[in-house]
Amino acid sequence: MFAARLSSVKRNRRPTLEDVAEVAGVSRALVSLALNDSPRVAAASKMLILEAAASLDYRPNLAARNLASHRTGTIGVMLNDLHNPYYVDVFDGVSAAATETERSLLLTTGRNQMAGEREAIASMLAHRVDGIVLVGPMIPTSEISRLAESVPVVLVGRTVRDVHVDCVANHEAEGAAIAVGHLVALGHRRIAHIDGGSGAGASARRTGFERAVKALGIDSDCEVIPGDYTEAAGTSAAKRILKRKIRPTALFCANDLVAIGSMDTFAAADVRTPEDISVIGYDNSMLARLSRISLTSIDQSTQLLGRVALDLLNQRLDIQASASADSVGKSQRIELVTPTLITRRTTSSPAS
Amino acid sequence: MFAARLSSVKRNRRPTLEDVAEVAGVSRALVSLALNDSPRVAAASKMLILEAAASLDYRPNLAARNLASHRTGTIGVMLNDLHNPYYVDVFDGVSAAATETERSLLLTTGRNQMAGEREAIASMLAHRVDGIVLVGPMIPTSEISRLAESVPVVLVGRTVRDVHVDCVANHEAEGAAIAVGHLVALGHRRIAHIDGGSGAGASARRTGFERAVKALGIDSDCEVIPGDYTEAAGTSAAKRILKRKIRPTALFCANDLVAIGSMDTFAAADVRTPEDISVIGYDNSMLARLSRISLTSIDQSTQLLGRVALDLLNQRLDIQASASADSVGKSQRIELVTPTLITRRTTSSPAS
DNA sequence: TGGTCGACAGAAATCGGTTGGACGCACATC
DNA sequence: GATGTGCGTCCAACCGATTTCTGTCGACCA
Repeated sequence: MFAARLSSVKRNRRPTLEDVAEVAGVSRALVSLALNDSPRVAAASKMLILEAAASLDYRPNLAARNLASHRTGTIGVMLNDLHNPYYVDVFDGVSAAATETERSLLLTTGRNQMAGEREAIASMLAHRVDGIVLVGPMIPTSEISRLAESVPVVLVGRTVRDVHVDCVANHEAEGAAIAVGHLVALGHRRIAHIDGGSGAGASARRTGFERAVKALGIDSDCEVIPGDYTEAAGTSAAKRILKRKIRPTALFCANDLVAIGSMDTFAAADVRTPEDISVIGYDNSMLARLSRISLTSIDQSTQLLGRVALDLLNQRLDIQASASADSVGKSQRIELVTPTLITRRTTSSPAS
Repeated sequence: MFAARLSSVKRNRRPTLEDVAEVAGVSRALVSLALNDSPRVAAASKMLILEAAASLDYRPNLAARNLASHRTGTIGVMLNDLHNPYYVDVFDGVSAAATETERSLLLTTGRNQMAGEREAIASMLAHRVDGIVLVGPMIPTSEISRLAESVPVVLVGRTVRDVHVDCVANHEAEGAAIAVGHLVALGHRRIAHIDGGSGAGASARRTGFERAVKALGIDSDCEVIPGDYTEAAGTSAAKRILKRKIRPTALFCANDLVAIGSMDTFAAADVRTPEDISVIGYDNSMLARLSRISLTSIDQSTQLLGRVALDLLNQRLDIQASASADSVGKSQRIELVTPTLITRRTTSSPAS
């Protein structure tokens, strides 16, 4: 329908607002208003303009738009490490929530290094993102606080005491309590925990374990074995256990990898799971789901973390948009998501 | 050192080029030249300007820069699926190569859906990336070709016949041949292949297998069992094998997950690996590396794929930058990376 | 002394949008 | 027929850079 005017537009260049305006026979301003569907544009003209835009295959130039409007409508997400399914799951949650609220995302990764995280953050700032979600960052608290001065920040998987930084994390202690509760319900009393060392959330899991067994009055039969988040840690902890005369009847491991390491070692010594020892992991990773492994595990409902994170950020942004700058003294929000138990084949009642 | 002039600059606003110029006492144009280190700026002034910029904590506004300079210096990378370690590894390679050549990256994901891929691509185009790397895209060839008309494109993990699209992929057929060679060297003759169905690269692996066994003259003893890239496919293929009177002595699986599924099924039937049947996987995923599994597998040197992809794209961009548009008739480049064998504990000589 | 060159100033155009306010017009009102 | 009232549209300034062009100033050379 625009054939006549279409041909007059230079064909080699990407079409601009100007071109759309020319084809539609209106002014540039009106096109802009129409595309951002402002109520001030007559329905007929809007239709006309949209058709013209479509016929040119017009795509707004983000750079120009951002420059003029002083906002980008995108929020930055920094993942600690793409290789860890946990972080990717968080991103899935953020991503789903972002599509629903029509925000676009800028994904970066720190490649599990502080230097990488700084780069990633700098890049997001250069892109002038409206807000930032940090998923499991390694950089020190002070840097996070400083960052929060220039842009709204939400933290996932870690908590920080700072009025300007909202946090979302798992209730690790609760997860540990659930694991212990499950084992006790099956009839176990002698339970060991293989610790996750300095891994994210590990200390909370340990103290959760300690508190839970104490509350149940079985703390004298229970113990914590040092370790970290690796398969090897599970192996060496299992070896220690095998040397004992009186062994625990159940094992709560800091994560799934540790659980697998320990089970391998037990199997090599003809100690069967769950007949001789029940094992429970943490994370409900894809490893736990493999039928060959079929590991009972604590699920963190990780995607939910991402959703909640984006919600918190959206709220901050809305507040910022309405009140100009006076209500900055808003209080911090910390959301703890409760994990759930996934029962599989590595836990059962102890042999009597 | 700029204290006097610093105070005169409004403090609430992000500093602009203008501010830097004022503080340094030079013109805006000179600041721009200095920051892009043009040779026409005297060393002394450049130093002065850089200090002024630093004292203001000045960061160039990317939107403005991109708008004015008509390039972004960033290339877009679309990963099919963040949950698949294979794609993430490719990204690591791209990322490493990008830091070396000082390009910045825009990472997007198709979330393993065609609609998601289209969105991701649209977003990259809106950001006006200089080039695009598609890692394992699902969208049809025709769309890729159309995309390549407006921006340089490199394809990873898939090949396409199009002069404007360079491709880099694994030499799947070669990988299959290596696997077969390994098994034959161990003394196997009756080898079965569990097919990967419509999975990426699966058909190339199958034909590679068929060609290899034919070349070795053992094709009459070998067979292809249908399947796909899942654990369940391994399970059902193994069940089929167990029903036979004469069983293969070795199994080459389309990927690691399939291999694990089959091994589980064999174990349940007291058929041991590798004593009764050797199993070899493909991908050398983290699963294969688990000590409990310790699966012999074909490694794709995935990071290398990413590096090569960025190299190819860089070359295209350089050509485009030098010759204006005349050498567009350039030929297509397809790079096939040869995989390697990782020997672990699931393969051995057949029982005599 | 005149000419050349390097380093920079300063002005202005440009990129492709957004946005506040001016403007024109139709209709209702007195 | 003059006046008021909205609605729809347009004009023009502006965002923060890049880039080009003319012009000035001093140093250096012959």
